[in-house]
Amino acid sequence: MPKKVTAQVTAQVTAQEVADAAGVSRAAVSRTLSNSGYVSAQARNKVLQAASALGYRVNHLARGLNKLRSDLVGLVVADIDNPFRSQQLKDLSEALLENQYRPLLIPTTQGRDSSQVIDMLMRYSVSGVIITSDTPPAEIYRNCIRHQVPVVLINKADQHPKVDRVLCDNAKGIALLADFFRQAQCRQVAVIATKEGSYSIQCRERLFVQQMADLGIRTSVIRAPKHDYQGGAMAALELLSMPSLPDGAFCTNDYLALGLIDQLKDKLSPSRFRKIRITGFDDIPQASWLNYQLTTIRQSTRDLAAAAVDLLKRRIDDPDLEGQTEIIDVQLVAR
Amino acid sequence: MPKKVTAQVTAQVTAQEVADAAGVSRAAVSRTLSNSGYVSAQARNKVLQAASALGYRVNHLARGLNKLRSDLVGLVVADIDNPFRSQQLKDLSEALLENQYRPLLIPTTQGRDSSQVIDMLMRYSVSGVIITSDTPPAEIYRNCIRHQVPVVLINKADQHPKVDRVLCDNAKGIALLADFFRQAQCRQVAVIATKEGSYSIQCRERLFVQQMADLGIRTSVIRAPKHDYQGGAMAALELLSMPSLPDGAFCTNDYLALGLIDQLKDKLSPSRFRKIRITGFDDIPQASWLNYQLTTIRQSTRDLAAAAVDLLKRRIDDPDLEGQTEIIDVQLVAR
DNA sequence: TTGTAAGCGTTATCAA
DNA sequence: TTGATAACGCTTACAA
Repeated sequence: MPKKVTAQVTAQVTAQEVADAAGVSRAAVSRTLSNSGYVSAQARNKVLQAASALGYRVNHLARGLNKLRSDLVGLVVADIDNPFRSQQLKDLSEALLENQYRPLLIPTTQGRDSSQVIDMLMRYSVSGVIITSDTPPAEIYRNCIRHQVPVVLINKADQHPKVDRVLCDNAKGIALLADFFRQAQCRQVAVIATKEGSYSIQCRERLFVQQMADLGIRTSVIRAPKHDYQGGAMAALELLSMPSLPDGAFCTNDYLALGLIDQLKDKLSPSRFRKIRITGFDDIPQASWLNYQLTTIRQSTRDLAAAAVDLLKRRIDDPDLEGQTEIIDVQLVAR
Repeated sequence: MPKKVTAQVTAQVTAQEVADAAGVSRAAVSRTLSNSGYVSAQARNKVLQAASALGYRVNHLARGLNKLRSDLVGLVVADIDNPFRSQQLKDLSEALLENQYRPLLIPTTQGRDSSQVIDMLMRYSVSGVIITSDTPPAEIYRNCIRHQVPVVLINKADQHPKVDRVLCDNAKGIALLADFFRQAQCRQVAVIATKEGSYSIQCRERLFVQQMADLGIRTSVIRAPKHDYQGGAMAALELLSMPSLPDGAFCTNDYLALGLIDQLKDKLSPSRFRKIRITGFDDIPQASWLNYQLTTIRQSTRDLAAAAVDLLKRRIDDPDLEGQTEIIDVQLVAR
């Protein structure tokens, strides 16, 4: 009599116990709870009832082991503290949860060896990976692909036939900003970029300089050491030392703009400060703060997250899909 | 001939393959790689060599299934976008990684049913849970304890004989601030708290009011609708409508202070603004920005994270430990 | 439509 | 010190 009602110490309810309670086989329980295969309505009901009565929860470790794929999704993120990134992280993790995936958070720093990251991902048989990290993620996604793990890149230049990408519409955003500077009748606009820019930063700098040239507006590029508040503040000092003060400043992201604004306000009289039109990109929460009132380009991190998870899901269902690129719409927020 | 060298499709290397290559049993491989049980130096070396040659990685799903405990740790966080929280999240996830745990990120919102959270945690046999969420986490941690899952609470009031807590030293911080206002010879200090405060907010409000009373300084409490920038801005309006303008304002956290400052600067002349001493609590990055230069109390999120993970580790090793409370030191940052 | 049984990759037990 | 072997809890052919 192979009746094995091992009363677990951990009070962990197993599919077998549910099966026993419902008077069906363990297989029927599995079929019911994973919505696969044939189950009669009657059996189904009995299972569902027994399951909820016993407080049964599918063990995802076991399921993952069996299917060779867990529903964990690696979330490779750098610079978590950075207003734009933390927004993104929030929306991404929520989008994953809504789609029955679970975010396995992997913070990366410049220093950390990327092979460790790959290791972690593989050890958990993640069913996908979303990368927003700035560090060249090539090594990471190549390895993922070797292991048949779907990858989605967010705001990255890298192209690969088997990875999907989500990009915000930098071209449209820059066009809107260029038009803004044109309407404001600016003559000379400083472009605040960074020494080692991320894809977005570089792309925006290039597009902007080009468009301004088309409009016959002069630009001069200032490269801050880092793309954050301090970087913006330092760029401001450089801007102030220019032979003639520009009447416009385009910061390749909002974070830079905040530092720039504060530094300029600190060093210039209110009237001279007001003569400089400043814009950013991203529309982080701070851009709307009273002290900044920054004109910028909004890219919805929610849409971004939704698109990323959607692409991931599609590729999980069909791993042989061609790599797609989804462009997220942007709007001008004039303040 | 039970030779089973199933060349995996996914190129997933198994312990069996390593064992075969090393000419030992699967058990020996396991013992070597988990540092448990007896293995001769010779066998050990052969295993290690074969493992690295084949690129073997322990399957943590299988390990977790077997041990009834994964090395995943639930990170229950609310309000990810919020400068202080995202710092905390960053440091926590890094601390977990350093200790060979993996953060399973679980964002919570006021609305979300906490039973879903518990579900997720249980389904993955997490070996612990760290909660920083503001929503009353009682239901979550009670369930965790029922399932023998160690819990660490960060900056939460809740007491329970089996959960550990990490708290920042609010009492010391408030004492430092009280002294600051005394030295500045303030007569009337506004206290900016919130309607439904988190533990920290409430605790700070109470302590501060009490200490100021001891020093004979008048206080009046203003409750903002939310503890964020907007909340601070709204509190400022209320402050401005007071019969006599206070000469000090203590914000129960920095985030509120930023909104307060901006709103006051906007509505008051520079000279009148300067007459009000403003302080915050937490020392978020923005506190040091040029526009704010906020005097505040620094609590190190790194220390906090380190303490939390340490407590967790200890309790995982010995689940029957009494609940401990670790207090994190704070300093005054005068700006 | 159902149940049996064979894995999934580990670790733990126990006899050798 | 070693190596079978039995779990861990689930999914899924396959047979009934």
